[in-house]
Amino acid sequence: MVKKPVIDENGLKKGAWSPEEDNKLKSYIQRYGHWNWREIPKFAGLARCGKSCRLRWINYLRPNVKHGDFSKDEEDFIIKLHKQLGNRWSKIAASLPGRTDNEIKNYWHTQLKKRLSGNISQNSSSNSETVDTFCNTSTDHDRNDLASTADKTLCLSSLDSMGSALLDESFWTEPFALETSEQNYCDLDLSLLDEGMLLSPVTSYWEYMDFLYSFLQMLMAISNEDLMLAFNLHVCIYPNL
DNA sequence: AAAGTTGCCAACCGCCACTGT
DNA sequence: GACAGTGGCGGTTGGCAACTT
Repeated sequence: MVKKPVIDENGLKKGAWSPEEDNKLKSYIQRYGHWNWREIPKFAGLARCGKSCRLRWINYLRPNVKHGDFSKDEEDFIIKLHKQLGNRWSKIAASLPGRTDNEIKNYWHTQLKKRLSGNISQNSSSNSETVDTFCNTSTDHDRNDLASTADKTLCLSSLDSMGSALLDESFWTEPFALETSEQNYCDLDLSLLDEGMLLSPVTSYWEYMDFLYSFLQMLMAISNEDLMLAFNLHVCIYPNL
């Protein structure tokens, strides 16, 4: 299933990741964020190249990464987006919270492609709406609708998966940690400010600098997808802003 | 039961775009 | 503008498991 672990000429390990390596990388990134992929393996105590670490984090270790079977809705969505975007797997993945480009790409090559080719040959003369006909008949207007549908799907899916994506109290006491949580963004209570749970309005320059530094590190620690997810949630909650 | 084939998917590779100097 | 460093993307590969002969 996975490539055998080997050591290359530079002394870097390649191939399958061990649970210990996973733990090291996950712990490090959750605490300090991924500030520089090339440097991370050194600081995390890993004999891996930065690229390998990045890939492992994005495709496997990152919080909220879904594994396992794709739902029918997800399948349909992938097919539609592929018709619209082609092999731009990262773009497709950005619209499917929890799915990685690699996983979608694999799923496409192993499942959807042959299923579609089967469908097309079976249904070439039928009047059922195949993806192929969708593609041939779709106009710019259709495509805009599709993009809009994609956004909505992302929004709703995002809401669905928010539960595990959110920040818990330890976020505020243990900088950069993005572990699982019970609390929803929507539930963030400003009264926490009064209770000192969140940083209150700045009382000193250095406090402000500390907060700013922590905040920037937090931003670096979460992926673009998570940012998009948070952004879309915001749009869902405050559509008129 | 053994050998050969196919399917699946994690991980790698090479290229390109972006950014900073 | 040229260059180097870095991150991201899409194509490809390697190897295990399941299936077939």
